[in-house]
Amino acid sequence: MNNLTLEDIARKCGVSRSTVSRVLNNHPNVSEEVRKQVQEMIRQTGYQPHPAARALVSNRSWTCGLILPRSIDTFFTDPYYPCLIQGIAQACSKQNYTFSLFLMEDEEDEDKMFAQVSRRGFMDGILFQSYQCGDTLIDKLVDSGVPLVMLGRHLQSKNISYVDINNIHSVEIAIQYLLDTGHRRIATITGPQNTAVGVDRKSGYLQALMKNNIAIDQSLIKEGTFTDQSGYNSMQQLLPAKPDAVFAASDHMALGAMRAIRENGLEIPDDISIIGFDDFPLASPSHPALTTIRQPIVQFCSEGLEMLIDLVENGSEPPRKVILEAEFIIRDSTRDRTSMH
Amino acid sequence: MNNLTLEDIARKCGVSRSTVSRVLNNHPNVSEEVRKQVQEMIRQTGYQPHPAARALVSNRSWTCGLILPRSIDTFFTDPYYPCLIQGIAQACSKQNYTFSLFLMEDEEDEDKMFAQVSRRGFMDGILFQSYQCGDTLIDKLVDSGVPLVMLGRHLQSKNISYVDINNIHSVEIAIQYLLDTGHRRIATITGPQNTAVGVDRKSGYLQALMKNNIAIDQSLIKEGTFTDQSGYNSMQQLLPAKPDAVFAASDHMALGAMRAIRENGLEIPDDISIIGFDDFPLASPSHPALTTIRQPIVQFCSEGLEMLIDLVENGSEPPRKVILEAEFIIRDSTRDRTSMH
DNA sequence: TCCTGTATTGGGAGCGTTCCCAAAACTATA
DNA sequence: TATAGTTTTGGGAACGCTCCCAATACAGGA
Repeated sequence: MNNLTLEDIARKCGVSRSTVSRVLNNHPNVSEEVRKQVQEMIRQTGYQPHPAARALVSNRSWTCGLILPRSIDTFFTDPYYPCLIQGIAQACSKQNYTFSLFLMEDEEDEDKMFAQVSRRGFMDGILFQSYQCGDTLIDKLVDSGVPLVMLGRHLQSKNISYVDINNIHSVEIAIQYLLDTGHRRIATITGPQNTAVGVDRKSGYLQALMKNNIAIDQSLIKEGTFTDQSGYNSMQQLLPAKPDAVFAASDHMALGAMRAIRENGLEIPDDISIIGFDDFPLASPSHPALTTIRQPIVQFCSEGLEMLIDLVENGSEPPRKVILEAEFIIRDSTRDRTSMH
Repeated sequence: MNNLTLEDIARKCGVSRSTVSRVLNNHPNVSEEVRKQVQEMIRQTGYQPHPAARALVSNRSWTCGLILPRSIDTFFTDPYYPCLIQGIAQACSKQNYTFSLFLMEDEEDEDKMFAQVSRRGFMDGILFQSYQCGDTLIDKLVDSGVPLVMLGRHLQSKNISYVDINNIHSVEIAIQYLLDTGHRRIATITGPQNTAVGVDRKSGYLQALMKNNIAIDQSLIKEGTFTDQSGYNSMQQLLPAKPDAVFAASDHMALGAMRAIRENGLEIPDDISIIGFDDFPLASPSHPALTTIRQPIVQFCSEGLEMLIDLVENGSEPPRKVILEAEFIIRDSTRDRTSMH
């Protein structure tokens, strides 16, 4: 194990502790010659500064926490959480941050987690997945003054910094594409309406139809829970309304819907076009390959972490907001109906 | 933010720093009266000791790392990794440990990760998911002296402490069940043969057949990659050999196999019985509900962490080993063929 | 009452850094 | 060559804890 200290390196180089510290932290006012020599010694010995000592004096831990709700039923089956976790892990690695993960079971856990997470000098900041419950935890975290970034906007405006995808606009583009390619009875399977993504993606659907002066037909709208099974169930309910296209608010629900469509003897995209949302690994290998809206998840995560670091270094006021654009990807589950009569 | 120190609490109680520290760490030799008073003050003020200061002096961080390979294609679609992550998170929370996650892209990342992870006083210990690559990292970690526990045995014996599932034995039980219920042409879709789980689950299959003096038919054995798609492909190759039962080394592959069976116009379990392995959330809601072997994942994770803490506190010699039993769960994808003629 | 032993308490030192200020070394100018 | 200014360097103090040892309080026995 590496037991060297700053002082050891200093002694080996015949300089003082302070000089080595300056080299380590890229401070100016070190002669080029000494800097080179110290760097070489650090390289040779594999010296690494002691993180706790650093954290103690600088009040920064170079660690960030990600809090996720664990109880929701999509945690294990939807690739969203693994993708998010990977994205944050990757961003942390790039920024030389340590990534600590907190999974929250239910509201009872909140107190315990709050105590852990708000401990001074423990976490530099917290990334928080926006979701319906856990609001009391959010309020307590805000009060405690820990830098906090929401991944996805919060349903109620909370004056908290956040990163989000431009859900409304990207869905509008997708729906407009369906309209332009001759679809007239466009259905949607929405996400839960107590989540911001659920609400926003539905808004995009509604706004696109309204802009084109198409009456909203409630029998073409069903609410799902982002699971495959809810996509399947919702689609079963939508089929009697004879849609010629379906926009599902997640790929997972789209896959479930495709199952329902096929089981009813209909063809995709010949009878019904289908569009998903996410473009996570399961979208492209499906049959037919799913037309979908790609979440820029890697960028989303790295923007989130960068925002958090900004808050840590420059204070939380005023709250920052970043909205990322999503990319519409046309594959084989949609079909241009204008060319056939 | 909580800015109290030990000394503040001491002053408020009219005692010394040392006494408060003793109360905090449950040391004896504090009078009951003083202990009560200090505990009450700690409760009232919500004081939390500074983790970095603690770590600096005690050389323990109460943080453990989990290293997972990120490149494998099952990371996002198979519930195994989310389940493992949740299990470790839960175990850490129970032990008041902080859980840091490291996802390793490829062998290039190893150096960087090694530097991070082996830093003295940073991680108390490391949990490592056993897998084919990354061996140089394992060797370096062992050399560095960081307490290390493998989740699942390593293919080569490495003299490292580990927790594992009794894969061989539990598969034997499942295959014996198939034999006892009148199946004669039992096929298997194995996991990759460069992983210990892949090898062990295949061994269980082979041993069960040999104990019953049934000749091994290579046309009934296909190697998969634990993905749904590989289960589907392997099943397509197995069908010409006319199996009356299939054991898939993961639920995910079992689901893919079921798809292939149905697409070929066969019924489950009437034509072919199928058994999976894992019993993660996707097994029970499948149609028909999947007969499978349940991994005790929660226990697996908590045993792993407890072993790690044991290593931290009592040294790594001799290496510890714990083997957990898995539970065979009979649902509707298997059928007793002895009652029909 | 005094002495000895044990239970409790207090304070110093130290963990390995960073930050600050003063000292030293060097440079340029008069 | 002396002086002022700048660059470079060194060492003290502090961060908030734990550990150790010495000091104090309180017993009980002679």
